[in-house]
Amino acid sequence: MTSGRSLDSDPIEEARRQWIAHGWGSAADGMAAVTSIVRAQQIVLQRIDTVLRPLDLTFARFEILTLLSFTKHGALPMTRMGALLQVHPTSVTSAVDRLENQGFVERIPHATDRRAVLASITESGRARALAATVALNDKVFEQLGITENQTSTLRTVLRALRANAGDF
Amino acid sequence: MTSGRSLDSDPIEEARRQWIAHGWGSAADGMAAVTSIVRAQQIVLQRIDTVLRPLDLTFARFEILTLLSFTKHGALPMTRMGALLQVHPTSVTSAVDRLENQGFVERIPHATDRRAVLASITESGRARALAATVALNDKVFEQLGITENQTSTLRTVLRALRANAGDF
DNA sequence: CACAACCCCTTTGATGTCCTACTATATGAA
DNA sequence: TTCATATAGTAGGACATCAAAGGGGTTGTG
Repeated sequence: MTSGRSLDSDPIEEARRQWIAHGWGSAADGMAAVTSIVRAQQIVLQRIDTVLRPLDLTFARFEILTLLSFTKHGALPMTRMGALLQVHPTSVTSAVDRLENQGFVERIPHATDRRAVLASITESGRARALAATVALNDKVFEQLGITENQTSTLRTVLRALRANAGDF
Repeated sequence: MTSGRSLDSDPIEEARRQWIAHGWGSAADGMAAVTSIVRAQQIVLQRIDTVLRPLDLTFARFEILTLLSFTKHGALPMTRMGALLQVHPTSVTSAVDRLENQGFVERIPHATDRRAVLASITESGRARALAATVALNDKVFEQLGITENQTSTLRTVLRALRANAGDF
């Protein structure tokens, strides 16, 4: 668990009040929004990890498996995956290392570019990815604890934030 | 940097389409919302780290310093901080280790409970916390790239999510 | 064609977070 | 009082991320 004793009031709203009390009112809402994002990410990632642990996966490795299972041939160059999943190249390398040890992915040479390496999903990788998807859909994605409208609003606002950050 | 080549379309919306195409429509919006949260957190945390790096702070250490500077005596038990900041006790230990090495915090024994340790902010800690707050307010919190209304909406929706997760 | 510039991936090392397990101290019920 | 139980903090390990550097490969320009 992450916290010791339970809290009576929302610590983020409390921090926001402090911000205002210290004369930083113009930044208080942004601060509270950022802190909320950070905390929300902790919450959902913790739920995800709890669901994935029995399947010997992390969220990063799950994303790679799912991405590969969506492609036509079940294989992609490492760099391409990094770009699509928006993670650091080093993270791709280490995640694929682990997936390869688990037998969920194989590294195969690129047909025409000898610098490149393709990560190719195996049959057991596909099976594990499917099991993980079913579990996550059931236990996390369909149970966020907010309404459909709120979920939709969240997507819209965060897409604006991401777009503004040059994400796509 | 995190990605190699730039993307033409939003990878999260693309994943959502894939989810629907595979018959997981009922979970697609939740999946997209979760992925958006994860990505938004990456974006804001990256900005925060960029601002804090010249000040030799991370976001976790900044939060501890700020929390301490808000308290009456500038000191709190480790566990209390973990609860307020909603992070793991071991994370508090390691962050305070670093802050102590940097001279921003001191560990002092609790007056009545010999198990407990107080983290107490130093003068240089206060000065650094203030500098960091000014920089973050100016370069991150006031420039999220979304409207005031969207910022407010975000806070509201994420508060619902957090409340539903038993956060407070 | 030759060579400079660029790209793909990996290795290494530093940070940070969380988890499990452990020691020391405090508390409460018998 | 005494002992079971709970709490405060820390140590060690797993995993992920990033930055920097290096070994090939490829590409475009002269």
